Amino acid sequence: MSIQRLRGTADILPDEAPLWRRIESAARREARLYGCREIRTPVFERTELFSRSVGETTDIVSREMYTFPDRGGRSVTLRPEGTAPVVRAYLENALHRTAREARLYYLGPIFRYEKPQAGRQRQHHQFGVEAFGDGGPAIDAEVIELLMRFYEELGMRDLSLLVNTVGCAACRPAFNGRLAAFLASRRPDICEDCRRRSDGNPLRVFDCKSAGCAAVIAEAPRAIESVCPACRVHFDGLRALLDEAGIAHTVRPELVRGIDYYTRTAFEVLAGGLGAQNAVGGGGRYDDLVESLGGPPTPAVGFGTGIERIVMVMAAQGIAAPPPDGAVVSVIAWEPEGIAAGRRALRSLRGAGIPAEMDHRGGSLRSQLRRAHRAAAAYALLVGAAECARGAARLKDMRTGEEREVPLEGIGAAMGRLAPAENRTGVPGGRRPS
RNA sequence: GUGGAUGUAGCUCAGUCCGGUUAGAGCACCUGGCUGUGGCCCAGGGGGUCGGGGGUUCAAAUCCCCUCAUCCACCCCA
Repeated sequence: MSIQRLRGTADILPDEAPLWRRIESAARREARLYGCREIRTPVFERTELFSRSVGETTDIVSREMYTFPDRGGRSVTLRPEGTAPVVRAYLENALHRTAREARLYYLGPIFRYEKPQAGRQRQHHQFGVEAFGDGGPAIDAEVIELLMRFYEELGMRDLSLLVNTVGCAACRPAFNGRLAAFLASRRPDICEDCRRRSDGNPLRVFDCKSAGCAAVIAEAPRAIESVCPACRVHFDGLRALLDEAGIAHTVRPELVRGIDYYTRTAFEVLAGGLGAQNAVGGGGRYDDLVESLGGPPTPAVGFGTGIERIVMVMAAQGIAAPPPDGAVVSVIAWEPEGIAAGRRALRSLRGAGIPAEMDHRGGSLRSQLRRAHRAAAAYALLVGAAECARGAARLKDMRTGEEREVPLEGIGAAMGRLAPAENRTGVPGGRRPS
């Protein structure tokens, strides 16, 4: 084997692409239903966009970014998350001036230099939504509802939604201080990782899985009990709205996200079948980010969800993938007299919007029919010398085996009338007739 | 970055512990049986740097060392 794909990357092969398209079109449909418009930002940005927004001390910025100097000496970074570029584009193109409230969605690759494992790659893909300009809990609930509906549309089951509040600029510093002080007092009882965390981002200790730390953490002050009255009202409001929408959720006070810009609402959706990386999606509110990137004070809330992890959950839950792409009609000519007529039929079919193929290498009728069968074509068009001489061919239904003679003239239009449902790329009745 | 497991045909894997004739199976692929008819069956065929490099040995897929990759877990996240 010569050149291989880069570590942590994956090829999405023709057999898998239909499922990806289904997921992507569900994403676009849901986003549209909720009033979101698509935005496409570059896959690379100036490095400082991410260091300033995501946070210098986060794992993402401190050790996971694909950062390199370009030929002009600028430091550029492959986007390690979707929100900061959208905020940048929102400001740079003055979208906040044309509409007070903007709802945007994106779909595309994300890059993080991590060690791959189940559900974790160096390039993965996310569907994300960002809603700007509304600081109230109703929009948080709506964004979460969009996400849960999207999963539901794909047939995903047994998901758990975890919600938390991480406070705001007014109350978080004080809480962080109290937590840090508490952790300092218990420093001998906590693990090395947590000591490190208590210096950088003390909230992270709530994530620790070590048994020793769990006992300490149980006594630690909780953000949810320490936030300011405004944050409390927002969080209670969100929970009531989720209840109203019939969206089951669990309050998880230890839920913390690894990106610094979140304020107030933080949420995550967990699923089984993913291995240790059990989050399919997550997000939250980021009321200070737009302003910190140079815009006017603008509250915002959004989520990102990983397409690869959705694919994994769907596979684990046995959710059927769409049929593979393939030709609907296989044109077969096995005698010299039929070859040119076969090619004309091929053009006629394609002109009528019917996916059609013909094996130009030829071969016996038997072998070409076998190929058509394996390619799961719905029909075979047999252009034999005898029929060809009277301007006709035999149309064979591959599922039933029935054959009838059809005129070659206008074959595309005739097939279009015969099987209008097959005018698209899908093949009716599933694939692989047996 | 740390730890564990695994690398043999396009795919899934046997063979490795106990070194020994041309390295196997199933599936997939190609051809024929059926000279103008797919699926099932039968027969035949193509395909391999045994991840790479080095070492030990008369002899290495097999033993030793190094290296790379993949998977899984920690960490972190989608």
